Amino acid sequence: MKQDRRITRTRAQLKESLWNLILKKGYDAITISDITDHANLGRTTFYLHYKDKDDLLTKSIDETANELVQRLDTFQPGIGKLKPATELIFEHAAENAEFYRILLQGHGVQTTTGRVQEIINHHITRGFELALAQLGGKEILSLPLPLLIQFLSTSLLGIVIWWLENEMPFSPEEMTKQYYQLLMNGIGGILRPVLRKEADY
Amino acid sequence: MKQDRRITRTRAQLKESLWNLILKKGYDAITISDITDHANLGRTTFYLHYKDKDDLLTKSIDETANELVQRLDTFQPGIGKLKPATELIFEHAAENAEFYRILLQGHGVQTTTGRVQEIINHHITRGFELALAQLGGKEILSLPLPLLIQFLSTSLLGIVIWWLENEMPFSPEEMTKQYYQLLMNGIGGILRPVLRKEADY
DNA sequence: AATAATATGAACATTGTGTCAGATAATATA
DNA sequence: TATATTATCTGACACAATGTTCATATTATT
Repeated sequence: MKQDRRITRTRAQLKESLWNLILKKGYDAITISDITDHANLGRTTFYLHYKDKDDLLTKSIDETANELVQRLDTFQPGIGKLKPATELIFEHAAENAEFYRILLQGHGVQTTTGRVQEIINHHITRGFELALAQLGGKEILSLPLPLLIQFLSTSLLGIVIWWLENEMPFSPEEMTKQYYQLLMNGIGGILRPVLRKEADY
Repeated sequence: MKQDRRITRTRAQLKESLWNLILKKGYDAITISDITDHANLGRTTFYLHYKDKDDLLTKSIDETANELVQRLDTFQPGIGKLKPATELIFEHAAENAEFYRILLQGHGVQTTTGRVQEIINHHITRGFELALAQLGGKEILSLPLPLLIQFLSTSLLGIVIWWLENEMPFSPEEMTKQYYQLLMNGIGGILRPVLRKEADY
């Protein structure tokens, strides 16, 4: 007793319409009618499959997300696998670029992280550009400046979020010190003893 | 000719009510009536000041965000100021912890970044825990493991987003290499020549 | 105290939501 | 192929929230 074809077809159409419409109008502006119209289905049909718009979204996300999980699980876990796993994530992002673009940037007035990040980005960028100008150009950098800035600001913001979510277990000075340590010297110093022991590296 | 007191009072109350309600029900579930009821104001009054809910939110955000900008601007820009600026951000986050908590985590079904990040976090954590167990415990780490993981995953995700937003200028292998380089050795190697030149470091 | 600005409450049209019943169409299975 | 099952469609419904308007009341400002 297999699943009725109509079901799979309908759900695929709904999902597809959602993606399309997100690109066109943005998630928040989409109504159920928009989705069913675009999919050429009755509005009530939607409710036969999903509770509401969010339900459709999260289920669609999880489909793609599970793909990533499965691929990551093909590795035996281990620190030595950090690098291949990283590459796998970039590959998955490339294959599902549209999906990632839509979703990683968030929807709605999720401008918030964005706003704070912009501020930090802008500030750091200015500092770097001034310093580099004095040194005679950006050529001394081995990688694009924006990439470096992004690395700085997202990791900083990530640490700040962690810190807030965990009831701020350290003082701002201590946090700054730890972050700065990670940033300037990397995690090589921390990881090396671990890596030496791992056979499969 | 200064601003009527009622205006400032009303706006402050609306903003205050919004924060409170976000904590209680989450942004998406809030209605205009919720806000005005909580603030003891007529519903029509809301529209005298703001276009809609998003308008109130973004304006409220910008108020706090501008504070941060102003403080950052008290520094002369420069790479040497990276560390004090970082500390300033942590301090600002501590002072406005509620604001940051609410907003940095986003609202609504912004689960998306969260979902992908969870996956990555989980995978990395498992790898580390296995490796550390073999080495006889987490004591060899000079900082909390979750903090380290957060640094890894947010910077990775940040780089992925940058990459996607910039039309994927490099191959996944190249990206992995650059990211890995940053991660393992930090930016000290890149920055040191710059820092040596800076007088005020 | 007079005046100008702001807040209020009631009413209204509009849009979207979620549900339901009955009719129709597509599909699975024997 | 015939039949039972299951999905979809249509139209209607009650409900909740939005955003505007207008006449009236309240409150700052000078």
